[in-house]
Amino acid sequence: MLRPNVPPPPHYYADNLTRLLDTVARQYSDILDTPELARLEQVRGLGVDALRLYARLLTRRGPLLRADTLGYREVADTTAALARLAEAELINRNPAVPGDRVLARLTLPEIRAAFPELPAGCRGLRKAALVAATAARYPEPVLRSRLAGVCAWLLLTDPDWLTAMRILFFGDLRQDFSTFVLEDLGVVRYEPYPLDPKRRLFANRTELARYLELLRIKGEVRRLHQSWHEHQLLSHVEHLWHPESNRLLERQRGRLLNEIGREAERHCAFDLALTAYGRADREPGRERRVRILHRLGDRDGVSQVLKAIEGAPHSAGEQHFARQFAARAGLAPKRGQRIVELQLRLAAPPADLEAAALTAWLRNGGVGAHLENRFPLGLLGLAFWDIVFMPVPGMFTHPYQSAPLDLYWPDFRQTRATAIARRFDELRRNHVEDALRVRLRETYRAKYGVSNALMAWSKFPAGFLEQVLRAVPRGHLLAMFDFMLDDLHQTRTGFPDLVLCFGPGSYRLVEVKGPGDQLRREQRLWFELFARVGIPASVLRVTW
DNA sequence: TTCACCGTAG
DNA sequence: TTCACACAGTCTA
DNA sequence: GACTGTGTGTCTCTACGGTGAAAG
Ligand SMILES: [Mn+2]
Ligand SMILES: [Mn+2]
Repeated sequence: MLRPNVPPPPHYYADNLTRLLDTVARQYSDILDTPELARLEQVRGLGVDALRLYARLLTRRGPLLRADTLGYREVADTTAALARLAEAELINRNPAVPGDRVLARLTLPEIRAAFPELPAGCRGLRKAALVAATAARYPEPVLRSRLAGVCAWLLLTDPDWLTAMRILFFGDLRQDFSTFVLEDLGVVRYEPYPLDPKRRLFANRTELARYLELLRIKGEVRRLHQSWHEHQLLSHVEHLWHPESNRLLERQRGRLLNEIGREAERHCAFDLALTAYGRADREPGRERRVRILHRLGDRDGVSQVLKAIEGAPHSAGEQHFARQFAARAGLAPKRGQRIVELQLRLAAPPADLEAAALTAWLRNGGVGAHLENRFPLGLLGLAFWDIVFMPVPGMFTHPYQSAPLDLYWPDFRQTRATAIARRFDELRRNHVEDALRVRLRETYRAKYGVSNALMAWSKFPAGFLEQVLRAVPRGHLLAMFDFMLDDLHQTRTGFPDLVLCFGPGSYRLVEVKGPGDQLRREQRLWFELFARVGIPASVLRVTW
């Protein structure tokens, strides 16, 4: 077991690296290309010291590193280890890196010492400006030799290789080696679900290559946010033209197209925006198309897209939009039901609006919390814990997931339809004791602290759960669960700010609004559910 | 001199 | 780096 | 009143030391 600030076993980080690479090799060796396999072999062939050092380097910010920051106790001979890594071409010493990037890694005193001839005018400059000025003033060879004089430098070669390994192991780039450490520390605990190594994220090289390609395009698009180049974005759209059969890829593709569409819209490149949104089979593509077409005065286009939405809405939100847009443009300017607002007047402008509203409301007793979506999501997570983690083929690909891959996919419920229906039956049962309360309490106790995308443990103390179980009727909770499971992507947003519990059967949900804040669409959808089911909920308008 | 922020470790 | 939310500014009915 | 663009908090945790940029 690992402890914070206590040195781990000498081979600890090396073992983590080996474990990740071995897993990837075992599962995916048939779809790795020759250079990837070669590098895998290079790493495996390293000696103890070099492997330990390399494992450390891969946890660093990189790819450019100062060689005078490599004092690791578990590496006996750092110089020799570096030589070995260079021999294996895993690092590059004296790399040809643009002078300013290297310069930026020096401290201000180091820059002044290495470039004493800099005019006094450079004295008060901010670091970024000083780096730029220095890089501009000296020719590249001079820069390089002086920088080499400060300390030795090294460059991790082929960072894309590690990217590929991480994607194959974790499925995305959100997690890295620190995942292992946090688990070994006990900071994060993961649900022990079964894994099937035959179920893979990528079936063949083409899919993996395509994922890496999408990642590259995403980087390019991000870069293009700085400066507007319509033809380059159009070229990216053309490379995203066709739907992907792999759902991971298809989601990425849709997101990218919507991002490009939004960027084009910002620059009033409406043709490009319409094209990008049009290729994205994903919200909010069609809504954006309607708004743009409306702005361009294309009534036929508008009604065509609206009809498509009505025919097969991606979500309740999209449907809501289509109805409302059609109504507003047409003859019946039917207003959405008005929601009555309560008023609260504060003596002074509050630092934390929701907190101020909470204390004001609880002045006469009761308990409450500012949880927003974490409230219904957390309860849902407790009630359906085992179903969320049930071994649906392909939805768990490594031991460090806090949810199945498809948690927010539209067919999450359908995939688990039988289990979910059975769970609802069970939770409604009331023979001996209230089944819902028993399950929530028991799951909370048994799973406390285990990582679950639906449950924010730190914001959800046990005492609060008890208050909730006393105050909120079972039918209300079940109605919310049912509502959410139909579309977790949509319903993970818009839940009211506050939950207030007053006593047995008595509670209220409150959305706090400052002076110039209106209910958003997702919030309206929740309030519509509350009205249908009879859940006590209010909008509280706060002024001061 | 103080303080916020970043990179790193575990 | 993602995501949901609030806020401020603009345009329209 | 609706819509858009932008800022903010939080982010899987916590602690620490160095650094840079502001205040004094
Ligand atoms: Mn809120
Ligand atoms: Mn609010």
